[in-house]
Amino acid sequence: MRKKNSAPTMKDVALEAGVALGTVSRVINGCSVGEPYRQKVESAIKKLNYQVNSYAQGLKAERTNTIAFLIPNTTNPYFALLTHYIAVSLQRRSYRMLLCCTDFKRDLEQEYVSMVHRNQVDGIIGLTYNPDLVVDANTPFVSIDRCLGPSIPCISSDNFSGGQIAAEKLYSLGCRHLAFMRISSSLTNEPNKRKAGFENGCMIYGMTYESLLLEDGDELEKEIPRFLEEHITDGKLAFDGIFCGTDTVAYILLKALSRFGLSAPEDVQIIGFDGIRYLSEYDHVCSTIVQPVEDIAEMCVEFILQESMSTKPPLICLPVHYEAGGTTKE
Amino acid sequence: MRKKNSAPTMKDVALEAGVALGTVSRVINGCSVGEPYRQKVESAIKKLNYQVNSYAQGLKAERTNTIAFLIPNTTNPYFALLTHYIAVSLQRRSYRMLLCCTDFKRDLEQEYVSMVHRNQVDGIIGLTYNPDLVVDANTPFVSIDRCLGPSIPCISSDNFSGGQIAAEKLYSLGCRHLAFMRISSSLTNEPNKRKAGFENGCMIYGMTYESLLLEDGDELEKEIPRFLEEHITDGKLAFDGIFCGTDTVAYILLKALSRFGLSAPEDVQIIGFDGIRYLSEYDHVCSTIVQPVEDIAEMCVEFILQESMSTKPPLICLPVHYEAGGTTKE
DNA sequence: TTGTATGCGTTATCAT
DNA sequence: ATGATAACGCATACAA
Repeated sequence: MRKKNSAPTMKDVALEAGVALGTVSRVINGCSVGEPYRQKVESAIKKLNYQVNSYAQGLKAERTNTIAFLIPNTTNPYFALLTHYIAVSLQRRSYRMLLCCTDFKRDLEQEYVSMVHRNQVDGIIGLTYNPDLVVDANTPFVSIDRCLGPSIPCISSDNFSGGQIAAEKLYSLGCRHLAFMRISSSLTNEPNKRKAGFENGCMIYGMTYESLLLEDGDELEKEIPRFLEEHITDGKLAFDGIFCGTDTVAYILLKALSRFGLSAPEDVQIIGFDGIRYLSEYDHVCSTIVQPVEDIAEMCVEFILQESMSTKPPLICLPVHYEAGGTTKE
Repeated sequence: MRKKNSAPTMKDVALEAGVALGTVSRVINGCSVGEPYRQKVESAIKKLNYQVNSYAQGLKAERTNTIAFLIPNTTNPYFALLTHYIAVSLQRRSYRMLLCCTDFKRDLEQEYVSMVHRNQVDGIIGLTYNPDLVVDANTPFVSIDRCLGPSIPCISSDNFSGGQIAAEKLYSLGCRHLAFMRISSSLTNEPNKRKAGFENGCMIYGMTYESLLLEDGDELEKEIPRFLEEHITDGKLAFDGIFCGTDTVAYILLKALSRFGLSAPEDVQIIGFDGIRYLSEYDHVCSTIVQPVEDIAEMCVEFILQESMSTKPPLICLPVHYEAGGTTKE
């Protein structure tokens, strides 16, 4: 008589089928087994509704088929998108995803990194903000948007090019004096290169620009209107094109503009960054530099599942592209 | 990219500390141990950087401290919000969350349900769409927004009240002839009650209304403008208030209205449902019936972690409230 | 090919 | 209080 609550084990199946334990194991793992045995085992499995216990399995195999994903939250649209594609990418390979929301907390980020040593996950994909994050050299870790060290691959968009493309595009659309606004991270991460790329583009085309650099804690809803006010003379903006560090900044900017009776692309052309959508594929926030989120996700998963990577590339930049979204004069 | 040299075990610690295996286990689990022993063990743990192997632990304990969360995707803002709060809620209790994106696929939903039998998770919280989903009676399962059976708790907002409140509110704001639009699910789920509540509210106040009931696959971006066109005479809408089944529908509606040169709340007042925000706490999509997402998440987690399931309430409706968001004349 | 026995890292139950 | 040892469920090397 089996214990009441616990699920049937291989032993139970073996007993039921009248075969040895090893035979059951072989059937489960698809090894060659005599046909009459196989049938007996399979019917016993069905009868008992047997399922392998992945903990016993993991104990032997030292692998969990689970990857931890570290992300501040899932409410930010870009993070949500990233989470989605990474989840899908892992699923396609029959891997599970442990979602770890860090809420930008440094200690939480660090704590999750140690999970891998507790054999709870096979590896970690992380978009982290802890500047002092310590990742052991033999901890399988793939970083998004931030370089953590030579032994840790970092996957990112080609942010520099993105910024430059934005400047070029605005120029080709007739803009001559621009503005740039973003939330600057004190951290040195890849997205910060958007600014450099933009500046480079402006330089090439001989354009000048105003900058609004916001801090992490600043309220965009207040700072952006203030900035606009400073640059409005007789109801007219001092610049004819704006590059926003992210689409969310562009979104807030658009709302702020409407309160001044201004709108894009009529009064000013706007290009954002990220390529997020609100609801459907067609629901653009603004004209924007689209990050290849799906490719980024795929690349992260590829690398984290790579068993032996003799040469780990430190930084991979994936190509971005411009996409019109109603805030430019196309 | 897997670990090469396997992690130290309790055995290694015992050897290093010169004590027995059981003693190490007792130190780890906080049982009473003689002080000199404890110190020897603790320094050995530190020296070897020992971490318990949760798989061996899980093998004995038959629990994983992990809950699976089934959700179609994380890109829909409401799903993203739900995911976020459930993740936080589980984290607070030191539980891990396995994120399972089902993409509305019935077989995927069903497959994940069996995970619990493979001892891979302790329980499941699911927002599912498979009408034939089979959930074993002794599978710890908490459903969101859809009743699956008497033994499975369903957590939801009070959707009926929400619909009624919307009608009442529009009436008190001066509306007399309304419209209702939603994506109707063929499934019988809780959100469908929003319509019944709305109708009830209209009846009480003697209001008439037009309905736009969309199918799952319909493109809102086309159907909504068509509906508006049918009800516009000389640039004026046939109704003065609209209740949308979700905020996302309201969002698309707002965009469609602007293309007709109409806007809310001037030309028509709009109330949505969900209470999603775009970026910050202040960034409303529309006036709306706010779902208590945080409470829903908390309640789900409470129930799934409830060991003794003697009293399982079949359906719990949590109170919603109205919140102005710029598309009503407050 | 099939059966048997051992070990994975922990916890729990024994003696000591 | 501490040490030895037997499970837990599975995979596998080895014996038959």
